[in-house]
Amino acid sequence: MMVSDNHEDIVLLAPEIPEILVRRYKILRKIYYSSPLGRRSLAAYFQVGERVLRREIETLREQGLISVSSKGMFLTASGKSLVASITPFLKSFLGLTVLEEKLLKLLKVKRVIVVPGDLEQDEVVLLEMGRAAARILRECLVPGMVLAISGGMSCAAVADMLPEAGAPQGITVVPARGGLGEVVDSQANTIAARVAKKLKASYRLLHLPDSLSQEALQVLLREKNIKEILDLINSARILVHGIGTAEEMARRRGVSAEEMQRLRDKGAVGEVFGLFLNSKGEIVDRIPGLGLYLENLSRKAHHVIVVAGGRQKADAIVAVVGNHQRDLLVLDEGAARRILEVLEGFGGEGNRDTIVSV
Amino acid sequence: MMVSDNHEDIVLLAPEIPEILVRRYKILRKIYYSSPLGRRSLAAYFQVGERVLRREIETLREQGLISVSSKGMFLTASGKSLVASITPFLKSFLGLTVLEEKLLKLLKVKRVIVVPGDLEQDEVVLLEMGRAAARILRECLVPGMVLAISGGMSCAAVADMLPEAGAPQGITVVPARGGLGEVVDSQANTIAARVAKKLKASYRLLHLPDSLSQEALQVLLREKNIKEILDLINSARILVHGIGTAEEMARRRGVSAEEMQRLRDKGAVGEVFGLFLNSKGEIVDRIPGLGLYLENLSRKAHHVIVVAGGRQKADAIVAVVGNHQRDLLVLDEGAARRILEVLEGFGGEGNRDTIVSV
DNA sequence: CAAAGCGGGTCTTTTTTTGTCCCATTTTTC
DNA sequence: GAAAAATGGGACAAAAAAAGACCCGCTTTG
Repeated sequence: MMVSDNHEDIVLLAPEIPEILVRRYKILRKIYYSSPLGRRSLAAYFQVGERVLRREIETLREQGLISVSSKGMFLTASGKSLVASITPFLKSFLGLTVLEEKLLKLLKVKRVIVVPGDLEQDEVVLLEMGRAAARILRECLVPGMVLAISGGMSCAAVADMLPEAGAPQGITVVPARGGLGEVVDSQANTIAARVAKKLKASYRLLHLPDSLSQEALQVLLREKNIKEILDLINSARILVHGIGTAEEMARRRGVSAEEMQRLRDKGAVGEVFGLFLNSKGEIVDRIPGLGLYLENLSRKAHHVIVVAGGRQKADAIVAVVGNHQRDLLVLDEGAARRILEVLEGFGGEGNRDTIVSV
Repeated sequence: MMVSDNHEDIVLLAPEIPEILVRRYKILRKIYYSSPLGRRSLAAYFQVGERVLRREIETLREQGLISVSSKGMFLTASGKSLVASITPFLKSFLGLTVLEEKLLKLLKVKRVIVVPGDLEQDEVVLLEMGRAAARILRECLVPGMVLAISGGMSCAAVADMLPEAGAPQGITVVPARGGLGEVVDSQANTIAARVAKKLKASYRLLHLPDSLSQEALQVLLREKNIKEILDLINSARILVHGIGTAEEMARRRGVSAEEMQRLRDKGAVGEVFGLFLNSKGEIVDRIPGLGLYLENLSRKAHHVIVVAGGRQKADAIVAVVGNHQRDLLVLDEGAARRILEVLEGFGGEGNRDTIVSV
């Protein structure tokens, strides 16, 4: 830690600078993803007064970073290029780069990317994470491979942000698991199809009714079509998946209160494509259904891209990932900082005031 | 110019940052050189209201950079280390590093150092320049060499800031010229003696009465003592000198109005150890006296360290230095920026508003 | 064509900043 | 050792900046 870092000096001399930079960066980023966007909408989004946001807008416009029209606000060319070029700097300035390195060592994974901001407070962070994950995904693609992707908002964002540029030939995209009852936009099937379209790849889907009995599943397994697609799923070389917390599952899908309590009793803290894990990463329960088997993941998968954000997900993330050299993590700042707290033993919620978060 | 520079992005996103940093840096630097220093004295120094300075002081104290006692304010250890470590960053941030490179090429000298700030507005800049020059001087020292140094405030600052640490053996310090009537602290003789003391070197002085006639000088030249020291001066391997403007000469020494007019008519813009130069660097007049001959400077001197600051000196500096690979320049930001304006043809005073100067 | 959303203007209120003192104390100076 | 000067800190009113809360005319959108 003898590396002399200018950033610390600057913050020491002018502690208000991180706040200023982060505030304006957030605004630019939001406009970037949501333009055209009005002044009032933006103020409501960040939950600040209309007038205070207006002042920021004025300076940003004076700097030529945004343009305003009757439709709303846009980023100028200069604004777009600034957002792009200042992001790596901000990451370093806010200590996210060292955070990435720490998590890399602590979790023993292949790669960690931390996106500035907290998903829980700023929704566009989801898109940023999706973009980052999409970039990594592209790097991992090899002709002829099978790519499995799970459901959830995070993976939907990956699909959204994936550019339509050309990709290696002969790729097949499949859902990691047959239909888990979600809204259609974040169902694994929908996402797999969208990803396939972006990559100009083929895809196979696995549509299943929700909440099937074990018997029904056994019957379905004997169907040739289903057997085929299941084999395909289990031969995936890349898996992209999000992470659910137990609470989230209960809320989003129709898990009853009693079932929820049973899960908690078993120690379930996180969920990945239908499997509930306890804090040690052991499977304690599963949603009935068909899809990826964990054993095959270990044997076949070369890359597992995990996308998750929000402070609340920290425990689940720790439970799910780690100790796998195949894992690539895309986190947001909120989750990443919280993970570090957890792993370093600071279980509490404190010590957050000194950190200026995006 | 395709080098992506974070600094420009930061300034684009938050144009108030340079002001903040520079303001606080100036305060810390002044306290560093003048502590203990009271709140009112400091406010008077920077010509700002007592209350506005107080607010800066409060934040600096909250940051643990300064401590206040009944004697006045001091830098804490943290404050001192900050000033030291943030200076190179600030130079880069304010564009002084690229300024140095530009001047290096334009003036074709060996080295250029630009110190943040303007001597005309902030006197401690003189000390900073002195320190920078002193550091360079130490690098140039070789055992047994003769070091000549001129008079003036700048060279006095060099002597002040020279650390007393050990130096090569057998060095002899001499004044570049025999007594030009100045206050004793900035006379070449005094400075030479002080430098010698700091370097633990020997020294020879050349005390002469002011305003001698040519005849008297000729007589003195035949004196063995004087001849000896003159030979010593003209064998100097290093010369440290400041630069005077014509106006300054007139003010500081007793040059009459008519004489001043005559100098101006001859095109004199700068003065170095008694020689008046026009804008082309040609000698147009000289103050009667004994000392260094310019021819010997070209033949013998390996290093000529020129120390000058303040926007007003720009023209004089351009006239005096340049095209000598032996020259090492120590400037302040005010002079340096002005020199660039002059050399690039922007003769006017404009375009200063966008630049935040220390 | 109407409703919603947009930027921009403008008013008052609130907060922050600044100017201007005074005071008790310490430090310096003579 | 006394007087003078300088120190930090407190206090308060004035000024300025920021923020809140509107309205208005316009464009866009459904």
